Amino acid sequence: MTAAPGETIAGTTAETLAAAVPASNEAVPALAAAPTSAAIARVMVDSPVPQLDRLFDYRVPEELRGDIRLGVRVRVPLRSAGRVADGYVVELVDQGDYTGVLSDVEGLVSAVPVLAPEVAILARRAADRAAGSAIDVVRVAVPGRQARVEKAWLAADRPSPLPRVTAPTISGYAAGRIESAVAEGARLAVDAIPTVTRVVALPKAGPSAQAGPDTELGTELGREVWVGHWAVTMAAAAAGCLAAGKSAILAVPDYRDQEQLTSALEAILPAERIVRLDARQSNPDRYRAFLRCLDSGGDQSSDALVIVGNRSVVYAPAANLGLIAIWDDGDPLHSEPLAPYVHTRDAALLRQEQQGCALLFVGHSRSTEVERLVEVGWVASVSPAPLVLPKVIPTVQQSSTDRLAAQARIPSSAWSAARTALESGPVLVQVARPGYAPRLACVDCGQSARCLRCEGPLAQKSARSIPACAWCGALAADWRCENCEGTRLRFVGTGATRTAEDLGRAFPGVRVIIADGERHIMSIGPEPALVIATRGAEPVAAGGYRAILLLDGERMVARESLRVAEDCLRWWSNATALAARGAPTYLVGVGGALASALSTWRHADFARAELADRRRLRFPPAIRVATVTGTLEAVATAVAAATIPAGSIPVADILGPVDTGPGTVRTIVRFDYSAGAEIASTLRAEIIRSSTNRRRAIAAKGAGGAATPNLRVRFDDTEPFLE
DNA sequence: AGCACGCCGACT
DNA sequence: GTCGGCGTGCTC
Repeated sequence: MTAAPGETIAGTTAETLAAAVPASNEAVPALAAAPTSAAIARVMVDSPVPQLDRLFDYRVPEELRGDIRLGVRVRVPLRSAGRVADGYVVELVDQGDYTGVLSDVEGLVSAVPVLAPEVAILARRAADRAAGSAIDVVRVAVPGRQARVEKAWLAADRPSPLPRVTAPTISGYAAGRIESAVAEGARLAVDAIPTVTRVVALPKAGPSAQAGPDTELGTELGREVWVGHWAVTMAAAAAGCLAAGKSAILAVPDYRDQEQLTSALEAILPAERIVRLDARQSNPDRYRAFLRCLDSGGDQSSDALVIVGNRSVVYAPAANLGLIAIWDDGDPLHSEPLAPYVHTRDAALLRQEQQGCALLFVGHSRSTEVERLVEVGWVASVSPAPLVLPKVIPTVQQSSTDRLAAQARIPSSAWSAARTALESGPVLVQVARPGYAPRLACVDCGQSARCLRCEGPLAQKSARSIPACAWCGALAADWRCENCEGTRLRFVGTGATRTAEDLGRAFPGVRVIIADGERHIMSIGPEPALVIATRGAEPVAAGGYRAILLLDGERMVARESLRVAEDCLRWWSNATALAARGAPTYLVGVGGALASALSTWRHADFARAELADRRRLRFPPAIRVATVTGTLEAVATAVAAATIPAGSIPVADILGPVDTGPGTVRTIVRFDYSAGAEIASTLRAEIIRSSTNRRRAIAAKGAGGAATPNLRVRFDDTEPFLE
């Protein structure tokens, strides 16, 4: 089965825009580009106002002809608004289609062409799909200018070709399967191999920066690091891409994944070939890295780079792009919190189509979104060959005979496995929550304790600390129960710190390590230790953990979200993959489909069943949704406009409206993927229309202060769907 | 956003 | 007679 990409995936067509700019993968050398002789610059204006989300034509004055290139930042007048705005030159033409009198480009902000043509197209398409502004996407894509960094970059000479790249073979899959997919620009969902691997990350490249992962040379000069096998797979795929002269973009959800991936890359690639581009960098570092990416845009295939970073890295400039690979696309960190909320996965799908590069979704578990793409035939599924199955043992909670085991909520079978494993190496215990006691309650009446100031829940960070509010941080020193006037508190639930304390007592003499959101521990050695980690914060152990205990499963499953099952399986799978070969993982207190999905390691089957459920309920991602919020009137008009189909088949249904505040409502529109483009453009038109009327609404609401638009639209947000 | 254009009440 | 109220519309 083949899906029509425009309808099934992107929901937009970019033909009109694509025709106006250089074709995809055509060389757009950063500095080699000839300055324009063109008379007219078409500019994307940097303004949050939706009605300015289109190109404006400006005359290029003679004195700027030598500087204005495609992608440079300029200052342009908006005369009717009586001000100058920043913008990007997106097209250069001799003849514009605007018939009125043109203003002049007022000045050049910088000579660096920061908005690569392929990124401008991508921003437009991504914005169209999300009923948002292209400039909002560009703000995510292009880091802020740093004048000093830019000056250094412009002054630097970049003559010598980068060191050569030799790609290692990708092991653990059918021979050549992933390599050929990368070469052909195919789209794959790759089941990662659930083990850890040792790599030798080379230090800053010497003249002979070319060594395999296990060479003696590497061992002597390099740093030995254990990483998830997925990182080695992704790095090897990227190296293959580079060897073929094309750049690769690798997107990971967070810094700990990035650390592993970088180590895997450093083991097989010269340092000059690797660019890190992520949100944790300082502004100058980030801009410096971004400018390095621009250097890879030349027609010199020897300039190809691998660009590693978090979600916004999918927009990195890379004209000769051969691969986008996304690790763990189900992680919520891949979801962009800034308008128009374009998910990394969706941006990558659009970019893959646009530039014809390969696209890999690599993960231990499978998101329902990727499963849908597999089912419609847009993405092919690849599993390890031979299969690698971790040893997972689900244990329904049972009262342990051992008092200490019971205290630590651990069934006896898991308890004795942990005891044995601790003789030879580290044991991982995954818990749901950080701190000591995540909640507190009144001893006398049992009601959960609330902050006297803000009504937030009270929690305790360590055994001896004073209880404090989880929301406002206020110490609850003089707490008194609102219900019964009681003054004594008791613990409810167990956090990582308390689990660590309990286990430390049970295994005297064993080193206990806590890893959570505050205590960042990336990796640990092979020595025996009890590692208590909150989900997602598990360090990688050298050689893998000798046993893994997944506690608090019941609590995790109880979370209210459409994605609970998917999320739990993802958390557990990612931890399970840190086990040594053959080492047991105990899933405590959870049975049923989730437990069997983890123990059989049949993630595709689980995702298929999950997606089938969503299809039955018409929940995302089986269908798409648009959350429309704003004033009653604006929402009603917009929803009506969006759901009257131009054709005759009703493709959308409506949930709501529900009140979300004084005079504001929320309505959810559900529709098939095939209706996405039309609904997005209709809603976009409504946003623009209502934006011109906004003063009326604000005046009606009185001096509210915050300038809330009276219509907001967000696509594919699953938050409102609770089961 | 910000500014100009435009059509109705109390002022020198 | 007109100064200015802010509703409406536009920004190349």
